[in-house]
Amino acid sequence: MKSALDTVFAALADPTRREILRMLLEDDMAVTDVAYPFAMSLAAISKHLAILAAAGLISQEKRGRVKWCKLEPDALRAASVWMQSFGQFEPVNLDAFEAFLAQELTQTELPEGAP
Amino acid sequence: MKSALDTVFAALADPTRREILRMLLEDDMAVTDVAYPFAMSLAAISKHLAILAAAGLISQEKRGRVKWCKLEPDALRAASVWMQSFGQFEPVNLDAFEAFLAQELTQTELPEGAP
DNA sequence: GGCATATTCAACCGATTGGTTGACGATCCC
DNA sequence: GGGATCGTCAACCAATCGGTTGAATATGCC
Repeated sequence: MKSALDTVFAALADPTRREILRMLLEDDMAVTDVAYPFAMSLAAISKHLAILAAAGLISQEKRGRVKWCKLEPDALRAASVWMQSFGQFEPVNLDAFEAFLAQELTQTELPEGAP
Repeated sequence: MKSALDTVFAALADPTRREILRMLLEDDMAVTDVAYPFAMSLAAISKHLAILAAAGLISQEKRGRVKWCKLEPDALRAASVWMQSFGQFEPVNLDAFEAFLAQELTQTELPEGAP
C-alpha cells in the first residue's frame, strides 16, 4: 500500500495538478470551471481532481448538481515539513533557486502549451 | 519536456528514493553501499540513483571504481518553497500533521517491508 | 414528464514506471 | 595478464499513468 507522502508527491508531480492547486488557492471552484482553462476533456480533469482528493490536497463537496473543490493545505504542509528537514543544515543558495524558478515559470505559465 | 518541479516531485514520490535521501543525509555513500539495505537488485538502485541525480537531488562523482553519491539539497529547497507558498496563509494544523507523520512512519520505517 | 447541465464510469490506448536478469565495461590488485 | 569488484546497459515484463470517447447517473428547471 502507498504511504501518504507517496500519494502527495505523486499528485504534485504533474503540472496540470499543480496548476489546479494554484487556481484553488484563489477560490473554491466547480469541476467544470476547473476544467475550463485546460486543453483536455472534462473526464481527464475529473481524474486529476480525484487524485488530488485521494492525496488529501483538496476536498470535494457536492451541493446539488455541482461538486465544489476546495484546497486543503494540511497535507501539503506535512510534505513541506518533510522536505525542509533536508534543507535546514545549510543556507539557501538563492542563485540556484532563482534559476530553478525561472525555468519552471517558462514551462508552466500557460497550461495549454502555447507556442 | 518535463519541468524541474515535475522531476523533483516525481523523484520524491517513491519511498525507496526518499529512504536513499535520508541515508545520504548522514553521509556520502557508494552505490553498492546505498543498495545494501534494500531488498532489490543493484541495477534497480542504480536506476533510482539516476532518477535522483536527474532531478538534481543528488550528485554522483566517480573516484576509481567507486561512484560516490552526495545529497544536493538545493532542488529540494526550491520545491519546498513552492509548497510553502500554499501554506503561508493559514497556521499549521498540528493534529493533522502528526496523524500524517504517524501513518508515514509505520509504513516506511523498514524498507524491506517486514511482516 | 422531459430536457439541459454537471459529473463520473467504463473501456480502451500508448507511454512511462519499477522491477528483473544477464552481459558488459572499468578499475583495482596480485 | 587475469581475477575480483563496482556499476551500468539492454532487453524484457507487469502495472500504472494520463489521456480519449461514449454511455450512464444525478440534479435542476420549465
